[in-house]
Amino acid sequence: MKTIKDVAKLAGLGIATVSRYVNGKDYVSADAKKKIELAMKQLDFQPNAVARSIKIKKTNTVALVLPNISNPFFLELAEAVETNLMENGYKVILCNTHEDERRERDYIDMILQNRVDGVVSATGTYNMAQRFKKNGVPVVWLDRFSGSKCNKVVSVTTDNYQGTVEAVEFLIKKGCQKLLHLGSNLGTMPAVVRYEAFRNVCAAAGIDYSFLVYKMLSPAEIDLIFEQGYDGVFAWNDSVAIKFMSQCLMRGLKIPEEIQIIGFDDIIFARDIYPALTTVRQPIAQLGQATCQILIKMMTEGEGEELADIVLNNQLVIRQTTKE
Amino acid sequence: MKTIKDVAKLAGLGIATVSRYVNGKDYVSADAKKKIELAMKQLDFQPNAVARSIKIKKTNTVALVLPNISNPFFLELAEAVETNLMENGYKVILCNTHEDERRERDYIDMILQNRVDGVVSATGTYNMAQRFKKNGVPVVWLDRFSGSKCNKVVSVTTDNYQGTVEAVEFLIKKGCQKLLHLGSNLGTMPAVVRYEAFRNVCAAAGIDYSFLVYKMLSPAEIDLIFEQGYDGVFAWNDSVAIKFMSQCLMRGLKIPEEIQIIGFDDIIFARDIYPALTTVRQPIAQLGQATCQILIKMMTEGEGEELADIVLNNQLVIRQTTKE
DNA sequence: TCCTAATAAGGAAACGTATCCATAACGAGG
DNA sequence: CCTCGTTATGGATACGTTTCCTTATTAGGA
Repeated sequence: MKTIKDVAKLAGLGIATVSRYVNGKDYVSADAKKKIELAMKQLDFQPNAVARSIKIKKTNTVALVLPNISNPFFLELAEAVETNLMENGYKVILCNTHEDERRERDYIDMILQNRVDGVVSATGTYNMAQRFKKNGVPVVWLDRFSGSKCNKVVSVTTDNYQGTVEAVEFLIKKGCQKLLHLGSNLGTMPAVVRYEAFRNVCAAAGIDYSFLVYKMLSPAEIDLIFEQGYDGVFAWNDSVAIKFMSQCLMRGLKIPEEIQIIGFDDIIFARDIYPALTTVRQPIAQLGQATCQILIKMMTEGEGEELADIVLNNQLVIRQTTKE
Repeated sequence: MKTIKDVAKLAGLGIATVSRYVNGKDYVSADAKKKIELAMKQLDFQPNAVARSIKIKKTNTVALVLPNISNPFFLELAEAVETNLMENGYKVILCNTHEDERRERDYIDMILQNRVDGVVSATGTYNMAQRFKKNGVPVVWLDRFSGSKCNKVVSVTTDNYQGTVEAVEFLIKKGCQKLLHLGSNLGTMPAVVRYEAFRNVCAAAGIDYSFLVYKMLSPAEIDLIFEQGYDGVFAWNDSVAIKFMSQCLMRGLKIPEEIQIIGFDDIIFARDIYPALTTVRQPIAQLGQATCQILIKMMTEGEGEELADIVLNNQLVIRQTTKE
């Protein structure tokens, strides 16, 4: 590929002048401008961002670390973040850890070696944050976090507790007597908080409740669940809710007459299936926007020591899996 | 961050020696190795990949261009590609064009400027391929393409025609008399081929059929569809199939007794909803693997002129939205 | 003892850019 | 006529690596 030198030679000018033109600063005469534009077009010149980065010590790159993108929620989050970042001139490199420790370590090294300007992580791993901080790389934790105040990392999350309370109270208000929480076996923040909120609300209302990790259950085990006669289910995310829903329907259970279900996230399919899923909507677009805004600030103005914890509100979206 | 110079100084050696150690080539004495390892650990040294790239003229980066990741199919594809690439030491930068031309142009420039080693594109835009080829950047088109032979770009796709034929013939075999194809308004290759195959099969069987772009329809327009009394639907992808399914269920139509539905892709939710969707499965993992394999070959061995068109087979997965 | 090959290490150039600094032309103001 | 600020340009250096080339040491074979 062509370099700035080729352009300079063809335009009959020095490389410094061409560089100034490309960056649009300092003096360049109208005459020189024309010559350079022509030469650039003739050579299909593209300034080498790699060389530029090494000089200005800025790569205009951020790493987006996700635990697994097979969850549509993270996908939508990724999309929101990528769009925002791109519009601000940053490129994003995708790091999908698959919830795997070795992979995560590899990614951390890779990210450090590539001198990204910042990191958005939805994994909430303590070691990772430490490692980046130590090397002066701004990090913001998205959606998952394990208590930012003590770890000193900026975070953007939603109010999982409040969202869950709304959902569970709604189930109770709609007459549920025996509640089931379909949770996650991962000790990540949002899952833990949602379980805690679920438990507290149930206990306060004196409602019978259970907790279950709904993942890789055998048909026999699933049968067992249905023998319990739950009339209300709060799932820790929509994917799980949808899976459970189809088990209900398959067994001929009427939703919401016999069993009511609420999910979490409001992924696209929550609206598109039948019956449409009542769920706690996380404001994905705002999550993405807030994350990028704060990260960009950290990358350009330097990391202010004033740590922010942005917490957005969730909203219960009532559809057809709960009674009117 | 620390540089190789810092390491050299601390270890009491020259930078050339450190560089050789880091790259693991040429002679480095056991004594020197120890000193360097110690110094590296003390400084938490991470070799600067940017500086390295500019010297060796290789970034170990590939751009993954997607039209929109809100379609779960592309997401799963992205995941497969990213995983494969990562395991081979490449990082991927995510380019989500949102099917938007301006954005696509911006991305092309960005990709060129960042001197990526290769591009995987699922947009199948002619101009883009030309632009990359002209600059000597290997490209492989994934899933979407518009006739690779004439455009001279390597492609990895599935046999959309065969997959569709299987699906439509299955519907007819199961007794459908009046078929509807829910298609795409985008003139992209897979959509076009699927429609063509649908038409041909229907025509050959002498079956009544219609075509419809199912997107942003008003409730009144949807009502109109149902007045037509279709008893079989072939949707160009699973998302559309699922949306249509819930319209059927909402109207009390029995699936598959009164109306049978087949989708395309076999996204995760096809299996998780009720009734589970009969669909044409695209072998996503193999798509990703084949794509990476061929791209890596192009990146390392140079672009052989022997253009490949890899076409994988689709498989009809029979579930509950078609009759037994 | 001398020559050669293998091992080891460092100096210096180069990758493509941004930027500091020097230089120059030129009008304006004294 | 001199000085000065503005506009315009290019040479040289630096960013952090890799790698070529040179030099030094050592061991082994003749």
